[in-house]
Amino acid sequence: MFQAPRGTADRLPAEQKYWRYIESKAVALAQSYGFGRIDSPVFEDAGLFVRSVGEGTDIVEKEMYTFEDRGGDLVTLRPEGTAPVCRAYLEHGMHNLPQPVRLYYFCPVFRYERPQAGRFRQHHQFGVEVLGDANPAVDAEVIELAWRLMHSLGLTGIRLLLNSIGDRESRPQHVAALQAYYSDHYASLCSDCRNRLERNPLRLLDCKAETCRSLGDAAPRSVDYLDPDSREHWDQLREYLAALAIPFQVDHRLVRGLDYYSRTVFEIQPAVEGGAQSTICGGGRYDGLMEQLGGRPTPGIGFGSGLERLTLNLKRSEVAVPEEPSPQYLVANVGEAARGPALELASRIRRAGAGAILSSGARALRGQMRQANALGIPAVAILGDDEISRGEVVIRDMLTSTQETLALSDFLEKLTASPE
RNA sequence: GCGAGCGUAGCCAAGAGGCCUAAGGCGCCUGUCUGUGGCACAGGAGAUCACGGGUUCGAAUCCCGUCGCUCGCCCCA
Repeated sequence: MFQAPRGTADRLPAEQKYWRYIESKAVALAQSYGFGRIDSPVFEDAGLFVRSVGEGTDIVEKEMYTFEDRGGDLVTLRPEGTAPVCRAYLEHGMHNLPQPVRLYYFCPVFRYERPQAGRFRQHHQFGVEVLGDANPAVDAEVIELAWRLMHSLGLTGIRLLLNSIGDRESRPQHVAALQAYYSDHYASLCSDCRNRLERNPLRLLDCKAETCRSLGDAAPRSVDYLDPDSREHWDQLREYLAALAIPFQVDHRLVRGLDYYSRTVFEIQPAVEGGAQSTICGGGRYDGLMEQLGGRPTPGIGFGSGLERLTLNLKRSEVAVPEEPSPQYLVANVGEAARGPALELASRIRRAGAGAILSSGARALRGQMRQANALGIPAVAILGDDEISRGEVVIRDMLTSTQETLALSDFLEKLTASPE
């Protein structure tokens, strides 16, 4: 037997209501901020991601699905959402549109990872990007959108973590300061951190080991290395967020794994954490990215949010999610002769706008009623030889257990008059 | 990529070397109820016990490998 590839999953009908729910909330919210939808290809030139995400990052080093196609082009299954949007901005000359350009997307994302709860090889993201405006008010707007999305979904008790990691000039200074600081405390570092010290010093801030943690509290902070403009940006952003009454926690340990981030970075996490994969939304500013991709300097900021993780949290916090709409009628039919008329009646009900399931007439009426009950269908239309010969139909209300016999024409007229 | 746990029908699950041609529950189908659901009762279908190899007279049960899931590391949504 075949099974779905590791780290991928089928999304069965029972799961769909969560996705529709998230999509409808996200779309409504994004539209209210003036965002337009963009869909980009599932695969891109491999160079796009190497250039944007960064050569030394885990994503590029060991997680990309990259392959040569039959024509010899090196292509990569999209490992994140921002770079393709920036590519599209440049390719279509969107700098000629009124700035900033606001785009949102839903897309599958591919990373060759070891699957776990909340972590897959194919997952799906909702994301937004604002391109062409460096003002911290835009940061505040984007963060507000993310924050409100979580709340409109019914996810409460979440926390917003915020940091500023400076720009390409200030970051190396911060890293150097970190290395100096941790070198002084080398003896009390855990073995992992001793290794990280050279390779990825920012990661030491994240270490869960007790001693490293307390060291992290006093470690050099990126916000103390900001250039004056970034400093100003940082101060204003916090003011704006306060004015919007969005509670945030400054987290000096928050560093993100994609190279293109500058200045603002943020994450949203559920308060009750289940496992390590708890971030449900992450993003930040990337003012240098467009240049990296060969465009003129264009600031940008955005976030991505994982639909699988959002769904996981909706279930964990038992949010009531609306059911998918189901048909109003089941058309039961008794006897071979009723099959044709039943097929026709079901079709007419649908054209009247109500939705109908044609029951399997191979079953006894009893079985067809059971089917209606099991499917939660509120009304059954019953057609048998008697009804057909008289041009009638029995309509049974499954909720009140009452039924009436109507002329077929009257029933259809009523339907059209009051479509659900 | 590294470390750990787990894997019995669609789902939950008993079982710990022969009593397993694998219990029970949910769900599905049928009947009791000749054209009327939910409840109850009865019956039925559905499992090469994840896959492959090994040990043994004998393996769902022990060993090894593979695959998958879960947890931690790493990283991220």
